[in-house]
Amino acid sequence: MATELPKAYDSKAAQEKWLTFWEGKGYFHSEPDPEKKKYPNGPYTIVIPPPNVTGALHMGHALNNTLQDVLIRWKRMQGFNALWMPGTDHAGIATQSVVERLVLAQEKKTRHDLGRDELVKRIWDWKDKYEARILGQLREIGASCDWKRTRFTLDPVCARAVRETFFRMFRDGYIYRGKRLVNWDTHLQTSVADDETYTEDTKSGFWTFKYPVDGMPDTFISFSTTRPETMLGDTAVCVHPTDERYKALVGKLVLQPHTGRKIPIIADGQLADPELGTGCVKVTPAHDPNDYACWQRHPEIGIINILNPDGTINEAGGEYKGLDRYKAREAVTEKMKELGLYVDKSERIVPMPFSDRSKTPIEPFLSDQWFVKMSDREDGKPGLAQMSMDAVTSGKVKFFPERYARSYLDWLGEKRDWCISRQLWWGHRIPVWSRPVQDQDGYKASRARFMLEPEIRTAHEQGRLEFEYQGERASTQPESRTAPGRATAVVSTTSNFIHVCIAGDDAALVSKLSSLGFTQSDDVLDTWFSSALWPHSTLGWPGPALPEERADRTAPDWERDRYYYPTSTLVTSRDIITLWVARMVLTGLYNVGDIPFHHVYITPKVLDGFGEGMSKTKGNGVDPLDIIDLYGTDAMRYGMVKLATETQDAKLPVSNICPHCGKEVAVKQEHMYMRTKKLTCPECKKEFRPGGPWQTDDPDRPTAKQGSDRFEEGRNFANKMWNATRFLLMNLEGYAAGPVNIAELPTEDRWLLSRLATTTKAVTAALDGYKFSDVARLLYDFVWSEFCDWYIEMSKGRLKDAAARPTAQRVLAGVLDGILRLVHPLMPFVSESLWQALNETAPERGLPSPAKAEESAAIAAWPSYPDAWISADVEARFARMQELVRGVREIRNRYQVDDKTKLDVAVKCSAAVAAEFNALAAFIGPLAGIATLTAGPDTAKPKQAGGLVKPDFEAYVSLAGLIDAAAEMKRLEKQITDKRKALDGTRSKLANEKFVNSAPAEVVQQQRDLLADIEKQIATLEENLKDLQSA
RNA sequence: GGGCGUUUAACUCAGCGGUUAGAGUGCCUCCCUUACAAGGAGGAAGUCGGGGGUUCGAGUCCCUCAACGCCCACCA
Repeated sequence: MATELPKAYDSKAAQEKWLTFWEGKGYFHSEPDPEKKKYPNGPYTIVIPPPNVTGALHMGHALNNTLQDVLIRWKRMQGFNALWMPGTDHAGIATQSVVERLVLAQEKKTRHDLGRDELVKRIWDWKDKYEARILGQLREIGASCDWKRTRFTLDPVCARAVRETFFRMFRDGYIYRGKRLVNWDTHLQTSVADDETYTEDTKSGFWTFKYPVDGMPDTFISFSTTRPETMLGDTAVCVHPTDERYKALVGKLVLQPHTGRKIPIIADGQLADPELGTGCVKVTPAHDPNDYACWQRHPEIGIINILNPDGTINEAGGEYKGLDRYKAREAVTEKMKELGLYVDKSERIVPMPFSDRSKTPIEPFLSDQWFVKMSDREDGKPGLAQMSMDAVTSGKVKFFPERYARSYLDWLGEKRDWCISRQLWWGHRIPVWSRPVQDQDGYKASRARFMLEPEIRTAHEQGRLEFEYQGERASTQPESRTAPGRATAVVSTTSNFIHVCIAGDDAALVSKLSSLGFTQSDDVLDTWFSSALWPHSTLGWPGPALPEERADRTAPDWERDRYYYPTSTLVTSRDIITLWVARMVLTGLYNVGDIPFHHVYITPKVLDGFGEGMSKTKGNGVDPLDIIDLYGTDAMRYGMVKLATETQDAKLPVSNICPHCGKEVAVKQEHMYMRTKKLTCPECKKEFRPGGPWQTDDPDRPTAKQGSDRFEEGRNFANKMWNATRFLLMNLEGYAAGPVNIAELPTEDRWLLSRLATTTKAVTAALDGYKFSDVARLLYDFVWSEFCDWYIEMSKGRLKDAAARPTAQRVLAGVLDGILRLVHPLMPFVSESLWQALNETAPERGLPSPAKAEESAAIAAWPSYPDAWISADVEARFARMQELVRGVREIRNRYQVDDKTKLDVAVKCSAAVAAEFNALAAFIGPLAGIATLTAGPDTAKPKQAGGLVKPDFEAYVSLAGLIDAAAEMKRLEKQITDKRKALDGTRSKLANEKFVNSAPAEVVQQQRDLLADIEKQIATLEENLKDLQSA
């Protein structure tokens, strides 16, 4: 006799047990198999979107990684060589600022106090801790990653790929030095990222001035500004092209009085708004993002930087040089007053950007940065952006859902150059060494001298070293196109450099460069530069394996691991389609010459219960580990799969589980957003802190876990399968594996197998189309409604019948076997538990012929059943039987009948049931289990069992008084009215010639059948009503 | 400002041109029946956001209005 399972599924016990088991067996490790010896289907590869090492897993990760695991487990079962590459991302800004904040809070030190090396060391410590935590959490959700291949975007393998890519792009002229407006913190003298700034509404002056038009005495053009000092850097004034007031002035020059420069009046529809202010704006490209963009459209106007890094005016400001920008503001305004060019001043509230860290106002500041050129090439061939677009428009890379291809194409279509340098310390340092051009005769002489160095020349000849000089190499920089004559000088303190890039790590070359006065850039690369390489860098590109790779890892080796490239599917969220997906395609095509993945599946977004996105700053996150703890990992995964629908983002309302008494306390919106730090349980009146992503514990009160009933379905489903298996194991005594002949099976078996085959097909198709929610629904319906509610119930009688028992056992075991396979990708723990239990008692099972089951569900073959099993006829007949049984049950329930005679009367009075009953009378016989289905609560008592199967219709009418005749008549009348409505609708449809002519034949036939059906139903209802009335 | 999406039962969501619109949860009634009370059986509950249109036929397609959400740009 089989070991008996406990009564309920214990998710916690299963989780650790099977994780250890799977890992011990090495199921998740993949080795290339180019000869297709072991895996004729070839590889199926997913690279994980590497989570940041900044913190813990959140609900988005849970969703994203569950779906990846579903795919990878499914493909593994389908016989693909499945590889899921795990890893983490160093996430430059995010990680550095987290650690900086920590250091500041704990030691009151800034990064400058620590110094670069020390700060970087602290961040590595942080990374080691949080990487371990995140990977541990991933493992806990059941992620079947090939952990031996775990990578980090800063590890040597990835660093090598970064260096190689940078070098190649530099060599090929795709990487260039250019200028960009950054958020400048004049206090800390550093640039800050957009998300390290905040805007505050600030009271500010709003001045209006006028410039005299050159050559037209008494003609002025007036404009308004909140920053008068930037007039020193004006290079144009701008009006709207359709503005009649200024049309005649466009193309004329005006005098910039402080500097004496003459600047043009230009027309630009994007910058000037004729409705606003005077309709005319001053243009200061170096100190305003909009003006900067305008300059890019009109490069001939020139660009002038007037600020020093400390916020004082530089030499471009002439007599104002050295003044603080706010002092300069007053002085500049004063001068305009003196000249009679001041019009007026008002007060205005303007949003002003501030630096998070110094709390001082941000200055847009022109600085030198490195860029990747995205535009088309001068030789007419597609550039990087175009190549990446072509990969999608040609269909080589497909998006699911399709509409997201549009975001991708729109964004790449702008072909905006990619700024890849960041003024940070945490990241891949830019592999460029620079030195100012020292010689009077400029770059050419400088280069000639440089090339006289033997090491340098040799390295260059061998293609290990490349250098560039501003302006000589191909550049899209507008300044190189500045129109002669008109031009204001380009003022930059850093223009005249020789920049040298070397391939790979070459200590000798570096030291040579150093001796020649070259220093390496302080900047690091944009995080996305290294994550862009993720699909090929993690596979060891450009190869071969690095010697320093630890022995206990599988050292990635491009020669060998190229096998996995292109990867199969990328699963990610829509907000990084541009930042990440587009750039992976780009670098994949550029480095490898092939797309990085065939499919991109974009996941829905998990919203809070109030429809807003979850974020750390809002404090409305939900911890997946809370969910796992309360409902189990299988339930969490099922819930995630269920909400992964095609179009919808999903709201996830949560409640706080009181840590004292377990009462569920509803969450109000204000409880999130970190406003409410304390709640009182309405049940036990004790205090607790609401759940959420709190950084630390509150010593005074425990933190609630967050629950959500959206996970109950999955938990209950796991338990249902657990108990179905438990039932089977209790009834397997005498089980003998053997083939079944479908043609000889009773109706319910044929129905079940038809449903199993249909479901299997549908599930496989849904997975193929990334319709995850459908997968969950199909399985739930089949397992719960069809297998448990109907088939198992009907099998109970047969299991007691010695003749029918062996077949029933085989079908039960065979179908359960299929169910466990189908469910495994979604709910690996419960399915593995049951698989193992079943293996003990029925190791040989399967339909139509048994075979020895695999040792683990994780490597069991994905099922597929013959189409011939699918029988519309059997399914239709069974469906009518179900209707009948439901009808009987309804009567039984409605009248609470436990007496056969009374019940039979009630049945007669329920028209639908009576009609079905007659129609099915001939069919009921062979359904061995029907008695169980229609019996009441006391089935166990033999005298009642089966009492309803063959009703004696003649006896009813006279007994009608036993039921509530008035209520029943009312009900019947309502039913008749409803049916007549339906009848009218159908009739008018069929009377309509256009319908009959233009609708598909089967639809018309459907309507005819329906009409006949309704007519019959009405007739029966009316007859019953009459019977009832006369009784 | 541009783009995308959503609006169907009390809640969370399916349904995307053709029977009398579904599920889970919640609610009501009955039942601790030897797989499962994390369960079984049944029931009540919806003018499918408003308004137009296309069609023989519209939650389903088109237009429009409204509300909500997301992404991007921007706020002299």
